[in-house]
Amino acid sequence: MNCRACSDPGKMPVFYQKVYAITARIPRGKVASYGQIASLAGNPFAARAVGNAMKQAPEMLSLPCHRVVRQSGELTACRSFGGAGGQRKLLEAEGITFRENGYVDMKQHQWKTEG
DNA sequence: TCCTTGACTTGTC
DNA sequence: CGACAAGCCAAGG
Repeated sequence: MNCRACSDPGKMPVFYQKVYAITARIPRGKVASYGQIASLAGNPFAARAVGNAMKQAPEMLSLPCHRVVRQSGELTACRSFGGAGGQRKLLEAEGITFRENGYVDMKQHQWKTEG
């Protein structure tokens, strides 16, 4: 663990700062996919880079990374939220509903920037 | 500069 | 639905 941001977020790469800014823009009760964020960042195909940005996202920014899910609605590697299922509880607390398969209902909670 | 890594996405079997 | 492969991008060594 050597996140440069652990010392100063201003030292983070440009792309990362965008991802953080966008992720922070995710309204409560909504979820955004990596592709969504990547697109807002300027690269709709940089979903992987977005994931990396989230991974390095310093907790000091309190980024709602738990609102970031896959395009399919499946949660991320929530191993960072205090154990598998922790992310789901957080989202449920936000008012987000889940399908019986455990996926987020993107049709209802997918963050739409057009609105 | 090149290669590797990764919390992604889509298409095919 | 599950598993595999190909393609996209940025950061780090």
